[in-house]
Amino acid sequence: MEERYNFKAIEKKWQEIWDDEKVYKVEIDKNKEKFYALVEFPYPSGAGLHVGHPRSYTALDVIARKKRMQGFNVLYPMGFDAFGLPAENYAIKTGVHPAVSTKANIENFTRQLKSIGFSFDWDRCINTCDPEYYKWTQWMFIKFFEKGLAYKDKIAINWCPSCKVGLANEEVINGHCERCGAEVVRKDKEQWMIAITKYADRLIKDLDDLDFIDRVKSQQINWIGRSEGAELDFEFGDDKLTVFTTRPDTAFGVTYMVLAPEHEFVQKYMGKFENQNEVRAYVEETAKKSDLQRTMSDEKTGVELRGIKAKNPYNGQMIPVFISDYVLTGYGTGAIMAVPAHDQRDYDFAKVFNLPIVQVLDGGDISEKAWEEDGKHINSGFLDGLNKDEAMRKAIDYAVEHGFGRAKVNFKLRDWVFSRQRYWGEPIPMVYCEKCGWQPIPESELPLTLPEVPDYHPNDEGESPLSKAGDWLNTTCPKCGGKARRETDTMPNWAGSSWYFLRYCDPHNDKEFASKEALDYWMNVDWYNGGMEHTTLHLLYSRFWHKFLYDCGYVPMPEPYKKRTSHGMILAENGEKMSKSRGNVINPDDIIDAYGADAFRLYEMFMGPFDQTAMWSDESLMGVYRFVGKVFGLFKKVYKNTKPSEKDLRAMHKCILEVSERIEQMRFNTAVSSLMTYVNYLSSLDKIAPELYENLLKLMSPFTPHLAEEMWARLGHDTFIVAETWPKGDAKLAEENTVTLAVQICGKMRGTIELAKDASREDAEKAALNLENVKKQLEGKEIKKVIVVPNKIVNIVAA
RNA sequence: GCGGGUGUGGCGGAAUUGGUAGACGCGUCAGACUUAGGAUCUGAUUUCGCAAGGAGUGGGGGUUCAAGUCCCUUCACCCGCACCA
Repeated sequence: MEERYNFKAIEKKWQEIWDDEKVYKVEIDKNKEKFYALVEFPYPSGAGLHVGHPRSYTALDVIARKKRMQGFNVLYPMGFDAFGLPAENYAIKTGVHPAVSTKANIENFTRQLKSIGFSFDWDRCINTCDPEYYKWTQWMFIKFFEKGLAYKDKIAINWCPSCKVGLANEEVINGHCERCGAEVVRKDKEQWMIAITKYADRLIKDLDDLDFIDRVKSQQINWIGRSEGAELDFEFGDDKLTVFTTRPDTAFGVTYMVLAPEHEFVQKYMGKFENQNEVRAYVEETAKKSDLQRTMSDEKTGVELRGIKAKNPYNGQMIPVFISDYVLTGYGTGAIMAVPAHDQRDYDFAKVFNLPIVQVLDGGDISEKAWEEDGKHINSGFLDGLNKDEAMRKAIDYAVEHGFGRAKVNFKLRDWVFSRQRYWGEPIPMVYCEKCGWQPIPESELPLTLPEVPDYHPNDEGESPLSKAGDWLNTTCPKCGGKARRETDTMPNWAGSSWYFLRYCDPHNDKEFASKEALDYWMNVDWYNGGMEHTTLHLLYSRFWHKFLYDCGYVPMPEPYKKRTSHGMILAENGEKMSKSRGNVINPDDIIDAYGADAFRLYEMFMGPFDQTAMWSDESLMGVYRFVGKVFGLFKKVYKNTKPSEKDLRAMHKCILEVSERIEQMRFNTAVSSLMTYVNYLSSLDKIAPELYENLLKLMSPFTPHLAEEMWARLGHDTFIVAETWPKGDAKLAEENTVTLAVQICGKMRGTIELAKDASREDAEKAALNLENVKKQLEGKEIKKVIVVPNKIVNIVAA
């Protein structure tokens, strides 16, 4: 009876040995070059690991293992982003404390991750809800406060009436709450804000030097939304009404102005409006609308502010002023100058209200629609005859000279709403004193741990469950010693993950978040792989957070990640998203149980291009499962005294070169196919030289570490294959000495010829013309030209 | 509307600088071993055609001796943002 590969016993055996011997533990070693590979740490949900997680984890595990074999000192850590809503919702439903359920979930995740055989250094495992960890998250918040970047502000926030929680813009999807799907409304609330907008420019500029995939860069740039233009002051009552425009060159075409209904001048001048009631009604109406309703309607609405006009500083014209909800309060100055001839939105509005449309750039047909392209200026006084770019410069110069304007850059990015009315998050380490205002608690009192509360519901005012924490709330002011009250909001989910990669460098340090030595050695992260969904959330926040720490002198470089790549999603077999409600979730435990961790890892890498969406297929999984068995089966053909032939070496070196290169480029699916091709070749041999099989095992060890380790041991080695040296491919030995050239007539394939490598053009031509089929095809034709590309092709042009 | 991406067999997908389209895997078909196992091995498998030969990488056009690859144009789908002045 032939032995079958017993993956269950073998995988378990090696996992235990690796664990016991701490094979993947790393320490600072200044004699070795370091390599820091990072994957996004999971939220430990009750559902356990999803098959999507291991796609990213395996990919970087492959890279980390290869780098390790290439002599790098590799840091490949894992941890848990453990604060979050599901644990809290679970607590509300069952009364189980979030700390308890979270701990159980982390244990389950750890078991699952270990069962896949990742080469994480488990001694560095971190957990964001551990007070020893969030102590430093709180410490960093205080630094933000001390530098004036954390501030409390009453703003209209995105409020989810179902979760009773304020959301960041990033958490609102099409006007709905990202978590529960309820429609988000606007609500004025005092919130802690962090001034990420102060870093907007640097967050764009510094992307230049980073090796991030393009879609990440462009998505971040798009999200930050930088636009250059000018601020212009229009006379309005006793005030200056300032607008932001990217087209100051069109100022002579301004025929009206529009304020956001929330603009301060609306209330300030209310008494002067002839149609106060109408104005008031419109303001109230828009306040009631959700963002979604506001953006959904295509029709422009608005009300003229009768009784008051604005003066265009360029031509002195008096123009009407409107309020309309198509002007947003949060962007620019909340007011615009309207140029209906050259802006489609203004054009639509002007049509509804019968406002004049004055063309100031030549081109298009403005009886149809606005002309938004370039052209020569007309009707524009001193700008006449100029094109857009020149006119823009001149218009700004003119405004500066006459003191009514200035060049200005604006961003779509808003400051980060940092308060959550939730229990299961980091307490914000601030107290409020009637006399001294908001004060941070002293560093010596960190961590400020979460108190026990009677229940986890927010109250109807939308206040955090911490508002029910009794005595915990009352404290003294660190400044004056008087009575003070603690902040009851907690930090958002994104706080702990904004700096976790720093903690991995020195996870047990209780004096600092990480020592300078550790940061100097391990940072930057050399390669960070994660999901596209975090591009404008975690990835942007953590870049900002890191830049702030850099400015304070706490980290040695301005950017945290050198390289960022992203994996595609894994969908169910039918192309749908995997979800509990659809019942199509694949549980990694089941796969590992049935096919083993190695087959699972290999399949995750083989299923398709790494950066693209892939569909799960049990049938395809069978293919790699068979492959694992095949590699195991080859072992019995390995004979100690066999010498490899030239052809054998050619196949081996070709495989080494391909696999090495393809791993580096994250073309894992083709790296695996190279291994398969090589294994097919080895299968065709009667006897396999040890060298051939050993190198196969080394090349496979990043993908299937258990199998590789087992067979390595069976070959008689007493070392770990994961600590062996990565094989070097020799391009010369991989080369064929004969090549097959295609022979074409007028670009159509008519046959092939076998020639020595680098055979001369003449020989190639002669051999091609000698082919029977070629002779036949050329009958009665005249050869016009013969094109020979050495080692590739012979093309005969004939008529 | 703006930004990014993808279109290749029955399916997942391969194809340096333009140079034999369909590697590798799945599935299917045939055979072998055996006999009942979703096992293993061998062979075939883009399509039309008995063959010679033709067609073929979403559609249309172009450049070239030669185009999946370069250029123009068009369609479909996916992701992100979205009244951002």
